[in-house]
This record gives sequence, C-alpha cells and structure tokens, in this order.
Amino acid sequence: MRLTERKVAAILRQHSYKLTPQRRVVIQAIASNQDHLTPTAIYERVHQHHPSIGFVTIYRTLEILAQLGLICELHAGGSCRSYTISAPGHHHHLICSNCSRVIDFTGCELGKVEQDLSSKTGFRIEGHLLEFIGLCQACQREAT
Amino acid sequence: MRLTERKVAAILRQHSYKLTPQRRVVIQAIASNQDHLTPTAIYERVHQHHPSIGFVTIYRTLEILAQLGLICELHAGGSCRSYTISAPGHHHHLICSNCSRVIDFTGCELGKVEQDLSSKTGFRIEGHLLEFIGLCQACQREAT
DNA sequence: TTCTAAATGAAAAATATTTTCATTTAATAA
DNA sequence: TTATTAAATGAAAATATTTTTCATTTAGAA
Ligand SMILES: [Mn+2]
Ligand SMILES: [Mn+2]
Ligand SMILES: [Zn+2]
Ligand SMILES: [Zn+2]
Repeated sequence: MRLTERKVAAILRQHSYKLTPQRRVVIQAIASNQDHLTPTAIYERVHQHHPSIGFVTIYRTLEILAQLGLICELHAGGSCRSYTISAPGHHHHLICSNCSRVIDFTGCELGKVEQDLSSKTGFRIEGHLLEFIGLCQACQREAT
Repeated sequence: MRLTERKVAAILRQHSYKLTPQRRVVIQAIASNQDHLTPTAIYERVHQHHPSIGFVTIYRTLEILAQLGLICELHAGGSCRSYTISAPGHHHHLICSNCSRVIDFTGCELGKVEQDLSSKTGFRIEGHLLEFIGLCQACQREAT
C-alpha cells in the first residue's frame, strides 16, 4: 500500500480528522524513509524545514496515524523495556493489542531461518524475539 | 539454568562484582516471577519489603545482571518505540547487540505457527514481530 | 581488624511522554 | 466568498523514565 497524499487525505477525512500542513509534513518524513524513526528522530527531520512544529504535534500525529493503520508502531507503549529470568535469547509472546495481556508460548521452528540468515549476513545470531499481535478471545467478544 | 543464589554469587565474584543485600533482593524479585517486569514493577516489589532501596540501585543492578546474562532484557534501550510506514504487521529485524544496527529481512515462514497458535488460544492474530539478536560481522571482528 | 575498590542513596540532570488551555485553522455549508 | 465550528495547534506545565554526579557506606580480601 503506497502511502499517497490522496489516500491519506481520504482516510483522515473518513474519520473526521483534518489534513493539516503539519500532518502532511510528518507523513512525508516517515514515508520518505526506510528506517524506523523514533518520535525524536521524526521531530528533528521535520523541524529542519518547519521549525515552528512542536513535539506535541508530532506525538499526537503519530498516535492518530498509527491508530488509522497508516503507519506502523514498533515496541510501543510508554516504557516497553522489561526483564525476566534468563531464558537465553528465546522469547515468544502472544500479545493482545487491546488489553495488553501477554501469553508466553513455546515451540517455534526458527532454526532453519536462523541458519539462512546467519550465512547470508554474517551475523552471529544469539537469540530471538517472536511476538504475535492480535486480539484475545475476551477482547474479540467485547469488540462486538 | 535455575538461578540459585550460589550460582549468582559465583558469577558476580568472577567479574569482581559484590553480592550485596540489595542485589540479592532484586534477583529474588525477578526470579520469583514468571512475568516480564519493568524496572518500575521491580522497584515496587522490592520496595515493599526494603523501602530504603532506591530506583538508581534497581537500574544499576538490572544493567549488570543483564550484561552477565543472569536476567534477560526485552525491548531494551532508552526509548525503543519507533515508527515506519505501514507494512501491516510484518516485521523482521536483525539487530546487532553491540552497535545497534538494524537490518530488515523478508521471508519468514510463520503461517503454520500462526495458525496453530490461533486455534490453540483463540487469539485473532493480526501481525508479528520477529527479531534476531546477535553480533554483526564488523562487531565480531572488533571483539577480537 | 584494616583496607580499598565497589556499591549505595540522595539529589539533580537529562530525556521522554502526556495533559491543559488559550488561540488558530481546515473543512463545510450558507 | 464568508461565517461557523469542530478539530488542531503550540506553549507551558505536569508526569514519567533514565542517567549522572557525588559524598558516604560496605563487601570481601588480606
Ligand atoms: Mn517471554
Ligand atoms: Mn522493520
Ligand atoms: Zn485482550
Ligand atoms: Zn554491530
């Protein structure tokens, strides 16, 4: 799904959000970059050409765009850092995007993928994190 | 690897770290819990029985324990939240634990795993994040 | 015991994120 | 157009998270 201005405008309007110059600029900053940008990185890029745009607008815009599915949010939510006893490098989570419940599961088959990647990239792979995001049963019901 | 007090003591000593009462308590808090605990959650648990322990000690202790591989750190590093253009729910990263470089890769085979999980748990799965952690070639060399 | 490198807690600094509120503006309909 | 108004903005303050600094205490070795 290329993220054309037209499309963004339509989707925003559908939800009675306005397409403001500030939002255009934020979208442009994200769309024109392959990397994952932190709010601060986005702010800095935007700020160069539009010094009047503040941090608050960045945060608010990101929240809306992510909610509408126009951009994708990784490792979201306040402080997402956490600790657990060492199960060295194997983590498998099933996360409910609504209620944030986390279920651990076992039995992933990533050995093959891991080897391929390792030989292709030269990385010495030490562990992995596999997270599925979705809606738990309770939250599916609740969503009517 | 059960995390016995004896073992922890040995490993700490090996690296000329001291085994202090505060560290005992933090380790105990993490080891006695299945969940992933944020620094704040750990602080709160510890604080109930040992109100004199401060936040700084928690943070410092977590850093050391993680570095020694005694505990496992998830979604680490300051602000780990970031945004990218929508590739709905598919994310595959190869992350260097030393220099933090992130490489995207394609072609994971998770359909089967996803279906199994879905039918086992009732989750409606909408996306996933697969991250391999390791050392990139450059950092392997550097580590001599 | 004595000694000392390492650890601690308090406070402050640095970041990151959210809330509040007065003002401005995009979109729509006269 | 112009008027209307719900939505958006920016500044500032409030909150939350993480790191740094430093004077004091302590674990562990001798
Ligand atoms: Mn886990
Ligand atoms: Mn990615
Ligand atoms: Zn749920
Ligand atoms: Zn590297």
